[in-house]
Amino acid sequence: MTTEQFIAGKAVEAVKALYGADFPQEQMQVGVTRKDFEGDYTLVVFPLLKTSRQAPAVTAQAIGEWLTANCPEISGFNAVQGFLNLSLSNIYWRENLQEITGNASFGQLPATGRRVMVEFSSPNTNKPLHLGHIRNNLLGDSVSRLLKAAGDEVIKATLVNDRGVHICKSMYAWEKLFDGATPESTGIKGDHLVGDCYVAYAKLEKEHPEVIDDVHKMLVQWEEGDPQVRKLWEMMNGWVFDGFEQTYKALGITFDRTYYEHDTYLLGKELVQKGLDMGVLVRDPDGSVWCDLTADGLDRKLLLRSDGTSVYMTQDLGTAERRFSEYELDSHVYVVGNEQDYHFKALKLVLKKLGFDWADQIYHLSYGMVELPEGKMKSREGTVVDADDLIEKMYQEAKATSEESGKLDGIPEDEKERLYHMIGLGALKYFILKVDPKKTMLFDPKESIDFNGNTGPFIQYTHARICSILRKASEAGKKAAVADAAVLSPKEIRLVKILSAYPQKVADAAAAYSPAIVANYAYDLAKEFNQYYHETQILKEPDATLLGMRLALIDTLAATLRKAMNVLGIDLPERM
RNA sequence: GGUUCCGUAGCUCAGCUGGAUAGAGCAACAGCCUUCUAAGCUGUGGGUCACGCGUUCGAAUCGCGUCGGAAUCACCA
Repeated sequence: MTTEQFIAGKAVEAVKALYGADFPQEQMQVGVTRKDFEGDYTLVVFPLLKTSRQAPAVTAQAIGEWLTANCPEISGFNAVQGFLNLSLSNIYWRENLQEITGNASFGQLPATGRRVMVEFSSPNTNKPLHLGHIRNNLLGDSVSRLLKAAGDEVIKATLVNDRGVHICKSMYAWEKLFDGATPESTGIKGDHLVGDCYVAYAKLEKEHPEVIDDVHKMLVQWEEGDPQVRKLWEMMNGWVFDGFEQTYKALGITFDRTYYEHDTYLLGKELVQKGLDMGVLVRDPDGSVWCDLTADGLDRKLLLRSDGTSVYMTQDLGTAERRFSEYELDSHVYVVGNEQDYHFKALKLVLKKLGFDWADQIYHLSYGMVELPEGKMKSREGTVVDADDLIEKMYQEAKATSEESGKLDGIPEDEKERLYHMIGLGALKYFILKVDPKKTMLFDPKESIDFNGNTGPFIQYTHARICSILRKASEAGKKAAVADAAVLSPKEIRLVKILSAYPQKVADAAAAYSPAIVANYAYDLAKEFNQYYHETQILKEPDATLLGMRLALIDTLAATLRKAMNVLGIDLPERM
């Protein structure tokens, strides 16, 4: 139970006692008191006026008096117009801290029994990953972690688009122009080499538009299983997979299940037949099959081409059906850019028409594009921010900053390397994840990602600071413990207040599929600690009870920071 | 043109299930390192929450409209 709920419950009792009426607890408005006013939580009494039939100030005064008289946890109040500011007793906060400190699974919400598949990344195998993919990957990974923290069972899945005309283009260019070049022979990472082929093809096609016919021939040969074409396809896909694998590893991302489009692209045709039998789909005279969504405000949607081949939508229908039945999913989250909003709307509607009630359990986590100062990234204009380059740049930045500070002097080289990666990646991940997923965000390559202020390294640094104090305390034989006699300062109460809000933040973030809520929470917590740090000498405290309480407090703070940042997939160092 | 999303400080973003005087960071300026890590802390300046109307005791938040931006409406994926 959160403190807000606790107070709301007490307020219900107060209204009952004072006015003899049952006021629904859900409608009680309790919030954290603004910092210019005295108090911890504020009850807004305006909604109660119809019940009390008295002026706001009078009602607030009456409820405040009742609460302080009848609830030992509530130690004081002041009423400003319709706002009843309540102070909770020191004992309440101390007990709160004791509860959190002793609870290793704090922040892990109880199991919901829901099984959820989260599909993300889903790259094409004709070019290397770029910044847009990074946002997709980080969001998918983080939302998976978030849902787990909120009690769901999560299966992380990806669908690799490894077939189609795009990969044939790269294959064609490689055969014609690359003289047998391999990642080994050139030293170029596989996905980049294939990407180079794709670029070379684009140039070639511009000069000789007729080559597209050869590419289409290649695609047909692929579909027929031509051994030569298949061999080339497997080889080049292999290069790309190896390259992607490295990038995923550098990002710290894994999947529980990988689907390949060459396995799934034929799925869905039976469903279309079923739809025709049910009469919810129509076949045009030319043989193409459509679903009429005009009644739902969309258009007619193609499901089978006139030659009987399937389109993207067709296989999405098939894979969704297969996944829901295979894994007995309760829900399926697709992490896909908002440019496909229309597609997912249509997908859900078609599934619904086919009689699948679980269509309502599909959630399209529609995220905004990452834009550059000059607008969208365009591969043709060479403005694409390459994922590998960016990760490397962040690492270099972290290394330079660390070396300049000299704080890592004297620790082993491999440990330093580990920290540079941790910090560089932390900066990148936080930069992406702190923004509300659904919003378009901006990345300026000229200004490198900051390490100061509201950033990943700031939170990592705060954690390292706490660890440093705890190390020194441990060396001095000081023990962390919250004794019943411990009295908390106002700043410490603020920290406990923020700490205790963490489980609710996880719940809110999961409900909104927004890691940004957790990111901003972690920042608030870290910022609050830094202020506390500057005004309180923790280790110098002579009183053993106070010292023990403070050590327990900052230990819990560090643990909660780790939990919150773990949801974002960011590791926190013990020194930096 | 239809549909959807977005518009908050010079810049990047919080706040949006209606609550008090709209918050951070960056950038600028002024301070704080013989005291637990200065990747930090403190302070100053910076706002017509795009605009208008409406609902309400109360609107950045909800509704309608206008302006501006983006996406989408393929026998592409």
